[in-house]
Amino acid sequence: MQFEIIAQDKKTKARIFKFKTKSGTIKTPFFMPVATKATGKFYDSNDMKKIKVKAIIANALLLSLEPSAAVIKSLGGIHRFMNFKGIIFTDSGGFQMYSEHLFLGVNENGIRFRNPFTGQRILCTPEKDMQIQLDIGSDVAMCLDDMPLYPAKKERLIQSVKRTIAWAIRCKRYHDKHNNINQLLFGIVQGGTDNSLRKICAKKLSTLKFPGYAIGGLAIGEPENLMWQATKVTLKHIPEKTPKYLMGLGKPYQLLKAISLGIDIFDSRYPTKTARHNQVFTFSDSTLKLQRKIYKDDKNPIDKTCNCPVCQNYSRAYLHHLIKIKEPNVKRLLSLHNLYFYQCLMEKAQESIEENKFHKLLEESKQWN
RNA sequence: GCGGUAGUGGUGUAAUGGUUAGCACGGAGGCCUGUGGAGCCUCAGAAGCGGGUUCGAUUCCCGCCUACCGCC
Repeated sequence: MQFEIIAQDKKTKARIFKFKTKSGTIKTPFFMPVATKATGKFYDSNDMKKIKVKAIIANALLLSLEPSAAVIKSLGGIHRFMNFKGIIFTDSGGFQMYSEHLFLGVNENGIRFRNPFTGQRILCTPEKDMQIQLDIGSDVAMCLDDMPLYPAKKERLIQSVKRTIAWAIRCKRYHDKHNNINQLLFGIVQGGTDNSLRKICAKKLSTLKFPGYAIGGLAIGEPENLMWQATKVTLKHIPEKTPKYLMGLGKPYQLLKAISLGIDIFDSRYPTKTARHNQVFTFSDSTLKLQRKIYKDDKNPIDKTCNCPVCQNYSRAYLHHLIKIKEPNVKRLLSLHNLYFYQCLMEKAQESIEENKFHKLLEESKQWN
């Protein structure tokens, strides 16, 4: 069996999958740091090893622009290219409709982008996108989806769901035919915060029998209660015993809440983005903003319960100092700490599911908000 | 001692005889969600002291004080 549920929390829908890919097996729930262009921002594959990162997500569209899928393929695939031995997902490029810098337009054939390196216009079709992801050689590919901005009118949401379904069919057909590397393909459910559209999209994609499903188009500015509602509705209409990936989430307490609803996989730029703005997460003291004066002579590590390479070596005072002198390296250090925190958070989640105490962890996390 | 120049938030500065004296850094608080950033938002905080001119002075004038420069 490709994916096997090995533990199920009794009070919530939290569970643990054994998630098998061509690059190894990982236990859910897990969090993937974003490595869009085959690197972390301010940290590299070697750093990832030190902070327990077992899976990351890169971006097929952006890598196809620079250095190109052909180059990555000729160098032995993305794992060798960036020297990361864990599991690599590739995002399709649908989300780049959000990028005014790249996005030109969308129609039934695909999404039009401008290549910022050459100025050339390109059309990203479901078939091309699948071939890029196969060439890159990721472990899990994502379908090309049509993601509306928030807020979107109902007509736009309907159009997005129709296209996302049509493209998912095309992605699946192409991928089934050309996948000779044992890559997995996940479908992505759209529908904004509209319950009926979420339901339609989820049910239709379920008939395509993807090995896993993602929920897309959330955490993009909609009220949080609507986000949870859309998540629940979507989950209700996709097969329960498949891995679920909530794309883009999020904040620590949000991850746990999502797990309690039955989500297994996450990715987000949130921990690194906030790290670059000097905010760090802790289990012992809630979040800290290290640029604050109160840390000027604070001898403690960021989190005294943390075993990350940053907390093992540096005080808050030292990190505060690096921030004050605008030393770029501090962005790396804080990113490493926050990513380690997220990995620990997932470990805690797994342990508490195994011990049937997940609801307690979830309760605790409300204080972190 | 004489002459010159300058005194504006914590710091560096701007404009101005007439509502809330602008900006930057620093300070406090908030934001960041399938990565265009080292970003964005909000708030607090100032006219050296005394006198004069004026309806009204941070602005013009005088004295004092302080700082810097030059000269004996």
